[in-house]
Amino acid sequence: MTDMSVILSVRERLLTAATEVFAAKGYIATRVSDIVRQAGVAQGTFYLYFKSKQVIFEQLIDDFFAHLLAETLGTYHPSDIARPEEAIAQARVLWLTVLQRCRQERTLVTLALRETGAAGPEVLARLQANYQRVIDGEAASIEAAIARGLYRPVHPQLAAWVMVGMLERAVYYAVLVEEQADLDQLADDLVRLELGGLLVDTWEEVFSSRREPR
Amino acid sequence: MTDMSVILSVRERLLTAATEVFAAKGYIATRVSDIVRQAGVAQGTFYLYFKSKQVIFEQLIDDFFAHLLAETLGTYHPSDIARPEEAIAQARVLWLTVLQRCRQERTLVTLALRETGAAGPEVLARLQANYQRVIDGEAASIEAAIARGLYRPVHPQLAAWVMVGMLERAVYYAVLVEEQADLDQLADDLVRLELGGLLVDTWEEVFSSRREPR
Amino acid sequence: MTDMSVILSVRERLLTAATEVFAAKGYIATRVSDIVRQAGVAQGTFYLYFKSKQVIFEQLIDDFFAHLLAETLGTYHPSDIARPEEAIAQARVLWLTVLQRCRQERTLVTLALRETGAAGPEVLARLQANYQRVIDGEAASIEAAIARGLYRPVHPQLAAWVMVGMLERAVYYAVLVEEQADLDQLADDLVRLELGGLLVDTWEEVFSSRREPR
Amino acid sequence: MTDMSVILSVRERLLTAATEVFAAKGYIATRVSDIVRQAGVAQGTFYLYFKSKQVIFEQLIDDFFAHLLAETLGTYHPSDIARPEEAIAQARVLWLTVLQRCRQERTLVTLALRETGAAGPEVLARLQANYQRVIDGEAASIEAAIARGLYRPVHPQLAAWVMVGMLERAVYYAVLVEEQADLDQLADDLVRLELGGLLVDTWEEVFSSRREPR
DNA sequence: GATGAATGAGTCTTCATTCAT
DNA sequence: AATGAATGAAGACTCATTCAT
Repeated sequence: MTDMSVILSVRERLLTAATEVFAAKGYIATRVSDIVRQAGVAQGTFYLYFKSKQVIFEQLIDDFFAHLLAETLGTYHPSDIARPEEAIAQARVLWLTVLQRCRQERTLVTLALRETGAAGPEVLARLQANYQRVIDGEAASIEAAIARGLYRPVHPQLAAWVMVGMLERAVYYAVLVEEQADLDQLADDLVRLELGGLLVDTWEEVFSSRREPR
Repeated sequence: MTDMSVILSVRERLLTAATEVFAAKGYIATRVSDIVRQAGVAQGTFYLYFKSKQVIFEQLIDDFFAHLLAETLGTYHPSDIARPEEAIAQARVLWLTVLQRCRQERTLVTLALRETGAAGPEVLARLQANYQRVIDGEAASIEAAIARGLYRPVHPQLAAWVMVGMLERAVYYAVLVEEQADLDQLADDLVRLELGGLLVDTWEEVFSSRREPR
Repeated sequence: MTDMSVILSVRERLLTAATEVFAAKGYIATRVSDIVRQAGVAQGTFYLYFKSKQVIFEQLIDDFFAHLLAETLGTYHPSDIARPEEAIAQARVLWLTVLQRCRQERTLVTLALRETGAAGPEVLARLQANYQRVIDGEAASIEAAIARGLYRPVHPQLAAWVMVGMLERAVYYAVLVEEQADLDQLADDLVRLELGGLLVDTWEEVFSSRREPR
Repeated sequence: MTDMSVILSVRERLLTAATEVFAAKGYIATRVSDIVRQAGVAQGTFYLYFKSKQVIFEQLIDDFFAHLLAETLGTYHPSDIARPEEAIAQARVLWLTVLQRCRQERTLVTLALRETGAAGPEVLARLQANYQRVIDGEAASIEAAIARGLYRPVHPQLAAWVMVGMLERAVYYAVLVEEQADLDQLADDLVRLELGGLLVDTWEEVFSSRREPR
């Protein structure tokens, strides 16, 4: 098993370089010449692999979302869930997975959360499409859970949007604000807030029971 | 009631024009010449009132936040709240106020939510500072409510960040996605999600009792 | 006898202010707004007195030259001079007068020697015309002195140009390089160089006899 | 003798074009677009070779001075000179070399003598530094000659400045005023004025003996 | 595939000057 | 005479993209 990590293709070198430079300088301030210098290739080589600066940025964002979704929603089967305890356990896994993954991909998170607007309306629309897909799926899940009497009777689309908002800022907090915070504890609280809201209620003891099996 | 629209100062004309053009074309694609044409003044006049394109953008964002905060947090007295029913009523008022205000300022909301990243790192940092102030206040309120046994024992900073995320996406949904949705119903659901979470629990009847007095 | 110096006309205030700002910042970097701020008048007032920034600059240069010439060439009667000793005495007076005057008008000298090219071709041509007049007069004097056997048989025009070059750099040295140098001594040496050149010769004792009468 | 003009590098084409345009229109009126049009390259190409309009101007001036100094002072060994006759011969060579060179580089002379002030204070300071180096060297030579009893006891720094002034205006006259004047005769007269001054003296016959050997 | 020199469209900003008050 | 807000022409410079080698 040889060390393949050093035999990165030019394309991969460019993607890695672009991630670093975009995260460090921001989309607008990043010049293609910065990326190729970082990647150690010539200016023209960039255009053998990517049609434009915008395209490589979209690629990074798309890859990030694809990987993240594969790891999370791909493992999530909401229709299996019948009891609140199962929903809580499932949510805990999801939150933890997302937070861990995002901690690992710090620079990409920076791009996805901070620089998206900078890349122009097309990128924004593309991201919006990604979001919409997630939201539609989430809304369907919520709708089903409401039908089963598991979730409150809230507007599913609105709830899905709001959950995405929670997600964005939770990741922002965990990755960019408190980089050292314990993810287990954050996931615990996020489950509480997502499923139980702020007010103390009958679920608190169920939320709190999490750590006992450990 | 005289027509005050004709006695707008040049500065106000520029701010209005900038809001419109930024929202329509995006920050990057907006040229100063677009703004002055829209405002009906000469190119150089712009620079009598604003040092640069970035500065007028910052001004718009700052003003929007200042007005919004004055209308919401300025009327919000969390320490007065002792019983859950009061918290629910208070939250309903806040959500409704925010949603209504943002519906009125559709273009500014567009800027604040979509274009901020485009204006460069300085603007982002400025916005971040605004957010941080809101979040610190919110975190303090949450902490106090937890101490009074009203809120669950969650990490206050995290909860504050998550609430801001909910807010952002709720506004996005109400203003840019479903422009016609009934704000009363949205506010109802947002109160549920914020204070009661997704899972059905003992509060549902309290949330649902809202419309009866009407 | 009241203090009339404080009752300067607006025009004089503008000229004084312009001299100061031009000398401090250079012609190009000086904005009309700098001049009017320094003078304490409004922007538009400037154009009541001077057609343009270039015109006030030309005025300053013209005034300076006019004053300088009136004090020097106006007192100079080369045709009266028959003997070398007279020429030496006369030259000494001229040099001393010029140096003293220029020391007093330091800022104007700065403009005349350093900023002239900056004001564009028209100003340069104007200055050139001033110079040409001086040079023509000087050349005529030199020609006469040659005819009388007083001066060497050199090309009068060339000699006149060269004398102007000496003058420029002598003033530069006395005013801008060695601001504290003794003008009497400088004038002594300038007479030597002008009339006797660098090489030691029969005139040295005549030059050196200057200080004896003191 | 092949046509080397077609293998000029882009950089050389830009320098040549800049010289021509600066001399024709003046520094201020010259636009970068004029230079690139003259050079036959694109606008952006200019900035591959020169950081700004000012930088290419400085380069021209610096090159001109460097070449001129290499041809003149580089061949000048004042310490070898013991007798006045040698000084006269040496000075004649120097003057002639300078005048000839400047006649060849007419456009550059125009820049150096007329446009320097126009390029702003930085360029002026740069030129001043060049001058200072020349003047320091010249002053040292003069001082040595005075010590050897060859030159009059004048202030060496002042004499050096004055010689530079003579030089400037002599070149101006020879190149820009009387373009057809015979340089040999001008050099003769300049030697007279530099070393013997205006007054007739014991050296006249030595100066006049120059043409005999011809 | 790789290079990197060359391209040139695009736009912000300055500041001398005007003119209604 | 004095004001100063408004004007608008002018041009340096950047950088994504191309293409001959």
